[in-house]
Amino acid sequence: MFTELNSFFKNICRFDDATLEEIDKSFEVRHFPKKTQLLRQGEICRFEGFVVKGCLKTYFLNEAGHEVILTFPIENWWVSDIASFHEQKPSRMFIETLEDCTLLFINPQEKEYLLDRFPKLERAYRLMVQRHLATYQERHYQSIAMTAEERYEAFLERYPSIPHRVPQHLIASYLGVSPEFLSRIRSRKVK
Amino acid sequence: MFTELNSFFKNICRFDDATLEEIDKSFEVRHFPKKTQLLRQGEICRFEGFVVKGCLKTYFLNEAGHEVILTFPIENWWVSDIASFHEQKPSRMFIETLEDCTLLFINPQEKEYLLDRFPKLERAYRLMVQRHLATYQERHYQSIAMTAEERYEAFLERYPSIPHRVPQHLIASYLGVSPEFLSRIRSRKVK
DNA sequence: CGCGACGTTGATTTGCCTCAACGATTGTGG
DNA sequence: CCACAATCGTTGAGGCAAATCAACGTCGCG
Repeated sequence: MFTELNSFFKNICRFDDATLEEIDKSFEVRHFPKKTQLLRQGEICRFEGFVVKGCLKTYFLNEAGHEVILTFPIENWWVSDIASFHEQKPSRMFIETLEDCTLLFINPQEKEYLLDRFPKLERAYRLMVQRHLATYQERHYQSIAMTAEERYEAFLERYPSIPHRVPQHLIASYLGVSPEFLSRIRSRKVK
Repeated sequence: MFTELNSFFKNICRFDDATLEEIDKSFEVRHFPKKTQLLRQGEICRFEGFVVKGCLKTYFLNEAGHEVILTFPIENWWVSDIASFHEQKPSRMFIETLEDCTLLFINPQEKEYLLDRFPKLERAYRLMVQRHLATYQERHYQSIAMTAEERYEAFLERYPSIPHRVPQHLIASYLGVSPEFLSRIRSRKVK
């Protein structure tokens, strides 16, 4: 029984326990050691993963070959390239574990089957996508309306646990600044 | 009969004509003159609008009181604050017409009713949200990985019709640069 | 006509990047 | 268990992209 995943669906759709158990059957528990690549640019994303334990990064490579971090999925978040997964087209994204991870994987066929069998699930997935959307909207606003220093403050407030788990230069990439500059921001703050 | 809206649903769900007509009944045709505010910061968004005709802007205000443009919804796009609409919580967003507009509005209760009656519609809406998500993801990447000039080129390519319809300083705001700087980019290009 | 909205141009400033050098810490093979 | 490499964070110097401030020309419109 996948307690955390059940909670996710239960909160949204009020399924009974028997249904939740049925849903569980479409997911597969997968363990990945740190630094495993789950998706590479050019591949088609064949999973949606629910993070039971661990921390990952999703990122693009820019022309200079540098990582541009999009998200740090952690416990109780979903990780996938949603567009690639649904349209079965090549992804531009990389997904990689930063820690040893336990994920619940579902593949496109199983998801199709689930949605067919439990149409109410569409709602849960729509909400999942909506949350991702709200996240990106907020970050877009921040990237235009706030300085790097303010974005860093906002990040600390919203994801207090991540700075302890993730190297600083990856956080710099997430914030859209150079590692050197994030270091300077932090040293200014100490005063 | 709302031809464009029907196409949107039909492409995704293959409804028959009788069903499409049923769906139409939940939408209301609304006309708005230019410069009408449909949503203000602090209000709860009570509509999802399908743009039949016209052009709008969605934006935030930053601390300095300047507009930060998020999108320019035009024909065959949806306009709403999705998060505010679904969770019935106050929005941080403004929505305003830039031209005289014809929209098809649906309110939360009607949408609830529709989804209850035609669960397959959940899929259409999920896809709508996914498209918005993909858009924001792309813009986020652009804002970090590309210069203002490259973003402007990408904008022209993707939305060739908008520059003719929208004042230049709003496009600057959309791109995240000052009006002066967009002017300089354009003058450099002429050479 | 006169006003406001809009776009352009110049001068100056600033936020952030790049390059480079240097400690500190962690990891790994011998 | 040590030696050495790799990874990571910090600091300094210099440079560039883009913001800000200010002035001015143009157009549409009441």
